[in-house]
Amino acid sequence: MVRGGESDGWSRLGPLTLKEGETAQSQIYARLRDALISGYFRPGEELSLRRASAALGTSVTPIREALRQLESDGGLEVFGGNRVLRVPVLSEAELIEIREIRVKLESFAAAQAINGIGPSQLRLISNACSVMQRAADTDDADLYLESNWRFHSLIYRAAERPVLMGLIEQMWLRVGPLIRLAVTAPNHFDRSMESHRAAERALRERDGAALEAAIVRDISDAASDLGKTLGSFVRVKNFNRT
Amino acid sequence: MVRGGESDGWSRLGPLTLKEGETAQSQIYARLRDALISGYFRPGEELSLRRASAALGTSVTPIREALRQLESDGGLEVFGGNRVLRVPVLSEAELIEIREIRVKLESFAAAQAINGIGPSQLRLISNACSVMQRAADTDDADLYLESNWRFHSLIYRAAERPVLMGLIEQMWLRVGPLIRLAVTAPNHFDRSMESHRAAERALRERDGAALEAAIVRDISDAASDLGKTLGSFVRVKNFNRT
DNA sequence: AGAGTCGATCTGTGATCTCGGATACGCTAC
DNA sequence: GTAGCGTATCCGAGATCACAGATCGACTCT
Repeated sequence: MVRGGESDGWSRLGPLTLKEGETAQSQIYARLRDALISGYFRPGEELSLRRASAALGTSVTPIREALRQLESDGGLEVFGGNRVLRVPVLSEAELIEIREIRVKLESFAAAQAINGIGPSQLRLISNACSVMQRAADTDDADLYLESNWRFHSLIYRAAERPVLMGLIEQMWLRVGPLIRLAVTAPNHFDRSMESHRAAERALRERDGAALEAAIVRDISDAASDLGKTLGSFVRVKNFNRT
Repeated sequence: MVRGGESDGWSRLGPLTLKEGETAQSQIYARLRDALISGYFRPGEELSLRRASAALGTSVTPIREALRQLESDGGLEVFGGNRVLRVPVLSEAELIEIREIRVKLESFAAAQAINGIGPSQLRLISNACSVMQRAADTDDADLYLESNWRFHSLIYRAAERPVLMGLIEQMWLRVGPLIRLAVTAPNHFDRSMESHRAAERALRERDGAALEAAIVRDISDAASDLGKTLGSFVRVKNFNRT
């Protein structure tokens, strides 16, 4: 059941086919994490255990654990007196803070990635960039957001810092639901793709300073575009129930 | 049942008296988190659900959720084919990485704390420092580790960056079980307390650069002392079952 | 005496059920 | 028409149970 006729985050997710050898909980967790990073769920959207269990075809037990993990990661928050879990609605102060942290963590990861990158990784990154360009040309927001995350994560993964990578993922988990709002800003795709191409070029030329600059610019531009669209979004919704 | 007659992490924890109005899960989570940060559990120590439920007097359900959250934070890891949860045994590469990240996050938090600190916070911090000094004088490792965390967290909390604070706590959660090993290094207390007093003085004089330097030195010294004692610890145990 | 095997006992996993509370909806009274 | 109340429904929290797999130990056979 979709509230108010709006699109439901679950609708973008296909039914979960459980692979054996992995726990249901870990698969649900991974699936929802990616979905949150890719902005499948709107800020303030509530995730009910029973609804989720119906959508995914499992009992509530593994879902509770997965959602609890996401809460621990900052990807969900307990909301009303009902203790329902919802996608966090970030304050402006939190947004600024996350931007600060992202700049620090991701520029560092990018600087390290310059050293550890090989031809095969570079090819994957170029592919992701091409897909993202195509998504931008066809205004395919879903594809754009997915390939955007793939593009960035491939770069950071090359830094070979698993703990750092985890922290960066946490920050994306928090801003993911908002990035979908940012891409509706005018000319967002164009400016963003400029930074991405600059990053790709810097990576190819092993220019650490240029890569860091491109990443920082991408983060700042996205934050700025987000600021433009966020005001109107918050004004429409009413989130201060708690 | 304690394996091999060694001290059990649960033994340092009193029985949990559940306060109503809060969920059992969140209280267990908070309790275990503090315990891990304070080094109550040894690296490699296994936390069984049923054992924990017996120790805390609840069913396994809230415990599973709490432990799963701690796993998500990096404070626990799934271990054997049995999927038992244990305190992580960090590799040397992970230790170096965490030290890098801690320097970045905590020096930044310290720099921000300089601005936001007031007289009442300063008094609390001085108190924590005194308690830590007394613990060092009496060789009380438990008290030392607890007040060490209180001292640092009070400083970082003054930065008023809740997200950053969460990331710092995660890093402490990972190194907590190891710090107890570091304090057994010769002269660790003396060197560490020197940094702490320097940090307190810098805070009082609002000297941001000195505070950052003191924090960085504290982290580096602890890492160095840890390196001295870690080798022998790993050699005794055998952790590579998986 | 040593190696292999069988069984008891541990482990986490997931489903189901009950409980208390919050929410939402419809009815009634004004 | 609207405000207020009561009930039906939905919510998460936690306990319990059944199950499958891993581990450990004792016992047996060679």
